[in-house]
Amino acid sequence: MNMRAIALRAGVSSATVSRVINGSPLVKERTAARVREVLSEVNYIPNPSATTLKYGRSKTYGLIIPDISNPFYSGFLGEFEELLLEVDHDVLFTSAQTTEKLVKAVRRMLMRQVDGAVFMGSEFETREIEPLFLHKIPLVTIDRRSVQAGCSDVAIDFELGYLQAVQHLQELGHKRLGYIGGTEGLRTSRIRQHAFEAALTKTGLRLHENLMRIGDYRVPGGEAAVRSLMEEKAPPTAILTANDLTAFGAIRGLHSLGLSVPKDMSVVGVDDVFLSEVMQPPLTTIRIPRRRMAEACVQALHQMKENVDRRGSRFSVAAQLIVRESTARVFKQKP
Amino acid sequence: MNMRAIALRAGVSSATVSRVINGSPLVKERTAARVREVLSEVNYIPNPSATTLKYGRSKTYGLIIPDISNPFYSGFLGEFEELLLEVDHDVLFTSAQTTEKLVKAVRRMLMRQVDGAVFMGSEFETREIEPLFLHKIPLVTIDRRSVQAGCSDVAIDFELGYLQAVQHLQELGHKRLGYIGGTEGLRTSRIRQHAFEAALTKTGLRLHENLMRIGDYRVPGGEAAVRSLMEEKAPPTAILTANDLTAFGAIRGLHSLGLSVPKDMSVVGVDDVFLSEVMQPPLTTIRIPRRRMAEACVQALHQMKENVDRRGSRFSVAAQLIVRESTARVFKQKP
DNA sequence: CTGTTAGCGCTTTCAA
DNA sequence: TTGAAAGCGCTAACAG
Repeated sequence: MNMRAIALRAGVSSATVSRVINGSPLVKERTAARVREVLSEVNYIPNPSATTLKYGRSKTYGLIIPDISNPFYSGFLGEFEELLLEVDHDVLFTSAQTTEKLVKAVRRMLMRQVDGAVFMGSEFETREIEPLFLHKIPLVTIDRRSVQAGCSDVAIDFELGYLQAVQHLQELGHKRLGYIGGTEGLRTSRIRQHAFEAALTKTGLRLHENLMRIGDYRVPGGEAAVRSLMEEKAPPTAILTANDLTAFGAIRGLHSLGLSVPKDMSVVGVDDVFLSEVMQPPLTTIRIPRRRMAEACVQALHQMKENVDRRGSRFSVAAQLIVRESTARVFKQKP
Repeated sequence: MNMRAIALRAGVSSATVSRVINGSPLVKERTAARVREVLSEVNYIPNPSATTLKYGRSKTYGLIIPDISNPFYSGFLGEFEELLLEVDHDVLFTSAQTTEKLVKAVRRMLMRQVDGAVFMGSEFETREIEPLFLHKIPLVTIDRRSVQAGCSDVAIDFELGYLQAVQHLQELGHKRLGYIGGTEGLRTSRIRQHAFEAALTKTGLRLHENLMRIGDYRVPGGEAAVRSLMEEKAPPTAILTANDLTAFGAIRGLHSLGLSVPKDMSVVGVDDVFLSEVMQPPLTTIRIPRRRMAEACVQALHQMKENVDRRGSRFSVAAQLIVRESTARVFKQKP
């Protein structure tokens, strides 16, 4: 049931039907009413591929994430899809752990003529992403902290969150804080670590170089790191991490060493993923506001659509501490 | 850079380019080689909306799920997307908790001319899904246990899984088994409960009507149900549930009552979601093989594409017990 | 073996 | 205020 069929039934031309559907003011109200009547009678379903073919606009935004099984990303996808639904757009979802998959994902974006894309996760792989710029696809990156023509960035401000976390631990009597960071070489890993270090400086706590470890944003990395951390002569009394999965790994590692959280060790995560409050113990974590991230992405995308050649904008969403039960008063002070 | 441009550079017509791209045997190898050369030189990107417009085929499959924050669904999405990538198809992802959203989701499927759709989760809402049948869109349902023209079903076989779980508990000395089911009125809730009851029968254990509760497939439902369960004069020594989130809720409820899992109570989940082995305690659960589910869906979809009017097929994937640490020998037998 | 051409459904000039 | 028509890129039928 296409526009011509509608036009036929309404006794007008398909151009008029198109005008009515797109709310053009040029149509006489009487005519428009007749068309609308037919429209609802026959349950007309528009065919966007015609418009896409003609104008290269698809009412679709791409989303590239490294791994949907990470609940942080699936949570974001949920928010993103919900927002796009409101503005009548679809999402082209792709996961891209490897470079090879990323290349394919980018190609799919191009083929489907997405009106823009959000690129999350692993380091910005310039070479693979290049085609998006060439084809003037508006792009939003997360926490890359850099913008360019047709490319905006949504930064996650960790400063406040880590500061709150460190202050919280300080109030509980902790002095020796350990840190398990994210994968080496990622900008967001450096940013998180800097935020942690800045928090130490602000609170006057000492930075113990030997209590710093590298993780992988996943459970195994956190677990391995915490084991290494506990081999120190003077291990920390509390550990901050780069994300919740790392914190879960740390907690698991501690349990396997016969230690209890938060009795023997306090642990703080980052993200506040689904289930983090259901964990035992419920995780104290620095929440990244996924909804606001998604809102910023949509806003950035819309904004860039106006003029792809203009330099993109910077957005920022602030992470905040959520205190639950994985942190507690320090048990025994090392002298 | 479209086919005509390629044709121009290769000194052929766009029809020949099309034939080369689609692997037609009609093209002389020498010509084909020249075209292929140009193709890779200029990095040609096909425009599927032209094909979609012409033939109504989109190389896209729809996926309708109730809630992406449930890790079972995001896990499935990951598998599904990965499989579709291999066969060069995209996924149109929609979440549809409410009837209103479901209607919109179905409309989007129709607009985007999906080649088929997978409908997961809540009860089959016939009225809302109807348009998919009208438009002859191949459909796959999950555990609806019923097929029709253009509609296949992937059943989840819980019988073995629940039997293994009950046997496992029996071996640990448990006799009073509680059950927290899924939302009332859903077919899959009845199926799971029947599988549990059948397992009791087979193992010769008694079914305690007063130890049966209703959950909601989410954490709060499990928590509320377990509290109610523990108010019984003779509470169970082990609890089986309808899914992992329910089990997590149950464990949380037990903890808040000062009980320990598995020391005071054994708990068994269903799904084996991401993080269920990271939970404290790691969850003993009846794993639903998501990968094989996704494979069955893709197979069903492909199969129905051949002939939409033929009655769909039934597939079945078997759930299996994964023993971890939320189950243990019964502590104190009630006399 | 290769080229020409029609037409998928839509929107937007341009003409009336 | 409305209609006619072109054209987006692709593929298959048909012609050569």
